[in-house]
Amino acid sequence: MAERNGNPTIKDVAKHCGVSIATVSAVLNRAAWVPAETRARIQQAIEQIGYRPNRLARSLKTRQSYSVGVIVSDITNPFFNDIVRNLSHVLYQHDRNLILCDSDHRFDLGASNFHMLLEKQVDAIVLIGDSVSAEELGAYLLRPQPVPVVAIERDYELDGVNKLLIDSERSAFEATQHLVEQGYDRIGMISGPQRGPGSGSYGQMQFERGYRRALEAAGLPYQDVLVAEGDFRYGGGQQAMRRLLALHTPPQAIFAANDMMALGAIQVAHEQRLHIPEDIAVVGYDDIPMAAQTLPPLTTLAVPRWEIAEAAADVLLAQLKDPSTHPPVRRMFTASLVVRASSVLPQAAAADGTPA
Amino acid sequence: MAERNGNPTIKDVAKHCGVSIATVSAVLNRAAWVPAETRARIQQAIEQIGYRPNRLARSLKTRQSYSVGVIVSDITNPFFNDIVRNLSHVLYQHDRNLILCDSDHRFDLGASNFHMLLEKQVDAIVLIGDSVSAEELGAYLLRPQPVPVVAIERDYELDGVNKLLIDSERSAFEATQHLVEQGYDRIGMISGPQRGPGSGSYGQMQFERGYRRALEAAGLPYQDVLVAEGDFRYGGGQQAMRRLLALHTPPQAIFAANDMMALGAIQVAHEQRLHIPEDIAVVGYDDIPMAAQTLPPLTTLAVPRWEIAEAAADVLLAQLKDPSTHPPVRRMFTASLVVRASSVLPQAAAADGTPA
DNA sequence: TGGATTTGCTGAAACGATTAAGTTATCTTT
DNA sequence: AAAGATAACTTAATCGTTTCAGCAAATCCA
Repeated sequence: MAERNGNPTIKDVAKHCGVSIATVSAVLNRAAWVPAETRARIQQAIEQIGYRPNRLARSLKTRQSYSVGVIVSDITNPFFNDIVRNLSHVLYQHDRNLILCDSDHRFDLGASNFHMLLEKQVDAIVLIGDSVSAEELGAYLLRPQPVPVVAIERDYELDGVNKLLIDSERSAFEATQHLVEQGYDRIGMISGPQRGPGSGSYGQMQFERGYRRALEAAGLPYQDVLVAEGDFRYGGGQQAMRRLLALHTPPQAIFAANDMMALGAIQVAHEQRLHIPEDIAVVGYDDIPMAAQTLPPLTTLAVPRWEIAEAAADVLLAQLKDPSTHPPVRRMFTASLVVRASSVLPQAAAADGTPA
Repeated sequence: MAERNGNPTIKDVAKHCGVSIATVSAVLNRAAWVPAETRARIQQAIEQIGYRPNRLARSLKTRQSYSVGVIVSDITNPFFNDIVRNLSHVLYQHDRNLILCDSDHRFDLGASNFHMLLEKQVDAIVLIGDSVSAEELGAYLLRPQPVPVVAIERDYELDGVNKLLIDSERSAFEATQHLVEQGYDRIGMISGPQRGPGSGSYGQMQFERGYRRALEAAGLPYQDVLVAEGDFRYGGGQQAMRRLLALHTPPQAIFAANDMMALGAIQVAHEQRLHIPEDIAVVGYDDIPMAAQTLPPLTTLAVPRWEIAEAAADVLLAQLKDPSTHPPVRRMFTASLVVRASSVLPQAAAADGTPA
């Protein structure tokens, strides 16, 4: 009666109801022609037998795997794993799964993952961070019918790939401008890594450009020594801060390229008995949950992560449905400044806070 | 000549070489009987056409999908995403992929993901944290031939599921004992959530048990008021710490159930002008990267995350190969105490540090 | 009443691989 | 030289679905 070996199949259901497998399939796919009575009978048999369709077989036939490949250069990065999380939720709502690969910042691994995903017939690919080299991706896109690809936080110079970027230049500009407005005129920056893993990620040069532009706009000089290289981690932020504070005339304000480094910088400031923001102001970037609760609370830029994940899913699904009418997009998202105590002098805050 | 529609298939390769698809398949699967000359000819055709096998089709036939389903209650949790990362690397080494679902602490989502994964014919399932209810999992395991399941950080009372646990009782015992040895006798604890999401995760009761046992062993009384409930986040640690410090006679030392809360607690201590560890000592749990670099560096317990991920993969692969000879395991991992400055009084450290 | 249409269903060919069971041609062995 | 073994393939079934073309019976229309 039942299956001899593995799970029950559509055949078992069909036999059990005395219909053909085509009819069962019609019920599964909600074909209109099946009368309610038959439909109910088959549904019941499905329940009873505990039948679940084999999606592999379905995918083979329909040429849609209903899974999306995701390659992320480091899932441990809070920004990236939040994106992955959001992405997984959005995709879930569209009955799709996410096959996750962590490329560990290595292009060889990334390339290998990329092809593995294609062999698994993913419907689309999402690249987060610096996971796949431009050459590899470029070569793939030359193929007759590549799957939709969206890159997050990486500005490939390739047509045919969707890019979702955060306007880091603008972010850096706003952060710096905010510090200028607060009256600081010696403003330093803790950047991300300038070369090696992570440096290919979109933000780096943009950050510096925005920072420079804001200084220029304020008539302040750009000074090389005020830019210290970090590694996006807490420890890197500390080291960079130590270098900056050791300068002959250290900066009075710091813009860090992410919150983790900003927190490291704050810790070093505390260590050296400096008060924030009186002695030195700090602005971060990311708005991680901790940022609101540190001492002092951290001024930072909030990135619209949910929107980015949603946009990624939207673009992919649209292109899957009809590639011809949905050309690749390049969308820029803007982070919004969240002003907290780490960059606003108490008296200034009071002056701003009370209506004139 | 080439494909008319999608990707080239094994048929295209066969036609191109004037052999049957069986021969091409034999080359792909490294069958011994194919002579070197033929093999080379076919390999070359594969290169030239750019053929890549369709793993979906392969899986359908071989009944091995070469993917492992992972459901995690919150990928944003640093402990969990590190496990996922490690798992993805171990699986990669065995030519397997990871289909990731984030259940967002919701059992309904978890259940839905669970079945979706099964329909996708995953070879095995990894459950991380509190992602799938015991009922759901139990019901599945009654089926004729369930896939191997390993649960990380969740002690299901079910045979047939592999459990990888961290000996939280022992960890809490060691942490508390360590504080006792440092001379503190009023030791408080910041626990995880006692009910609701997260409370089903293995550690909770165990933590308290270990804490209690260590107090007993030292002849110290257990006091309800010294245990404050947190939520595993920085902010929760701060709140718990504020409650503890507001006590009539506050604790002199704190064990927090994770590092994030410990850092929150430290911040509150600083805010109240308390010195660590002179006024109050703090021990965390997790050994996140930041812990080594905070002010002061945080004493904590390091969890063998890589080992756990490796064990998960090992168990799964072994059971896939031969289920009969590999009964479900329940393995306990132990965290190791990493002593840093947040719990050791300077003079004590000096006394310990200099040889007698 | 008789042809056209609709309703409800079935048969069989895909999808792209693997694989057991055949089929030659060539090489040993006696 | 006949029988058997081996090497180098091919044929065709199969995995579990979807889907299209077909088909009988019922219903409709004039």
